[in-house]
Amino acid sequence: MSSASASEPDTGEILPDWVRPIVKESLSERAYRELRVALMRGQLRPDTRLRLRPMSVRFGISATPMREALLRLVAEKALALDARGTVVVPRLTLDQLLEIRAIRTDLEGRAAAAGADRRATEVDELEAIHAQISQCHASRDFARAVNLNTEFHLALCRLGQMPILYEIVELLWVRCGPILSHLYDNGVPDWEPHPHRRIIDALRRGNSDAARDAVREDIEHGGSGLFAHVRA
Amino acid sequence: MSSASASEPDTGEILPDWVRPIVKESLSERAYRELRVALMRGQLRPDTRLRLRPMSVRFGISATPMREALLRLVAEKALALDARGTVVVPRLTLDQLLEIRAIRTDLEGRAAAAGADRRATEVDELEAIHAQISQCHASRDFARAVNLNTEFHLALCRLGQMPILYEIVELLWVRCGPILSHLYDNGVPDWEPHPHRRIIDALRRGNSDAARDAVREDIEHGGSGLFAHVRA
DNA sequence: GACTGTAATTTGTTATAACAAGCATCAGGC
DNA sequence: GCCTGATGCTTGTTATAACAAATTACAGTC
Repeated sequence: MSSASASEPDTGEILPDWVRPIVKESLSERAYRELRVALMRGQLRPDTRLRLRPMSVRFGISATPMREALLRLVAEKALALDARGTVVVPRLTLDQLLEIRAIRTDLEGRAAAAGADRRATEVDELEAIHAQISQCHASRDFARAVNLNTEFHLALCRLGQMPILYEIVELLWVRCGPILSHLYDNGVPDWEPHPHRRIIDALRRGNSDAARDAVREDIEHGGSGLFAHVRA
Repeated sequence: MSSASASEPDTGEILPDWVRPIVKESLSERAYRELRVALMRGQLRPDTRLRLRPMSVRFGISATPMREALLRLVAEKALALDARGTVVVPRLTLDQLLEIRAIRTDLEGRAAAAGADRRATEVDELEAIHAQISQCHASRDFARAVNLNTEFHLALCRLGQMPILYEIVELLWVRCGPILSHLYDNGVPDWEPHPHRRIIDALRRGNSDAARDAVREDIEHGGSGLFAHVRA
């Protein structure tokens, strides 16, 4: 047909850059993605129930793709099912929060170590994010600081060039999303130097062990404000 | 009502053991579970396409729950979607296999360390599994040895009492399922003592560092037979 | 024979309806 | 007042059909 086929077209001619595969995003995909960022941004409170039909009218789609989007997030443990089968925003338990921190220590630590021999320009992105975080702390804009902190850790993980690890860590952050807004409830710990800085410096020196240790310290000593919002 | 309610019934009477919550397993859940164990047991070869309607007739259910089961496994990355949107058994790349091993080193290592102060009876289960593995090696029953090896590692992870970590590790094993049957293609490495034994001994001594190291060695030096069946 | 255009089949996607189970509301009786 | 029972509504689950896109099969043409 006239449309560009994926497998080698007729001519050996090189295609212009603007010829790229059409991305067809299904309705369920769109709902899924929207809900996911809402979760990560802390816009859905724990114990909120996401009933199927009300949700589908809110998204302007039918029940089938809506159910698909919700169940996908349930499969990722970003959402949960209550006894009735209704989708609900889960409330982390203390044990779960501690476990997530332990796993993050291992995985983010490994990603940082793996990213220690990266080009300087890639570390610049981290530097820029941390600069914005400091700025937010100064101006007391904690809501934005929370999201930037998340972005810092995820960008750090991307540096490790380990897609599977990244995906796991991202899921852990999504699971913490609903309580992340309380990250700085206990105030901002005024450690000197900030662990983020120690991470960045270690990366620039190419010292993978130091990077791993700095990540561990950042995870272990931060986030104390979250403990007030977990169960048991 | 007449049915046993979950929250404390009228009387303070202790309920007999045989009174247990009714488990209503949906059709999609059943299909999901069946496909999952088939995957973990290596009964689905990479690149196999699982088309929606043929699958649903094979399971004797309609398209909706079938699609739900398939997409749930896709969400867990145990299955994948090709360009057309057809569900397909993924073929691991070399990078993915290496990454999975690295992640398993961290997580299974942590689980082993956390399980080092467990009751002796729980370690006995590991001992029993490993005994069966040795037996299978002796009798050249490699197909069973593969499944037992998987069970050994998962049982070890359960010892750590970290549900989130366990679930992540289990997913990694499911992803390797389709090529796991080739675990011993290069023969059984006749190391002495077997890393499993070192793991068990370390657990019995309550030495978490030794347990972690033994796990690392088991993961790093085992599974060389898999590399022949990954891409790139 | 190789290529091309068309028809038929199969594919994933979405909407809709039927179903059963659960919950809430409210009237009625003690 | 409090409990009981019925009714109606809302919930998740499943089946089915309509749709569009893509692939396949096949015949016609050069």
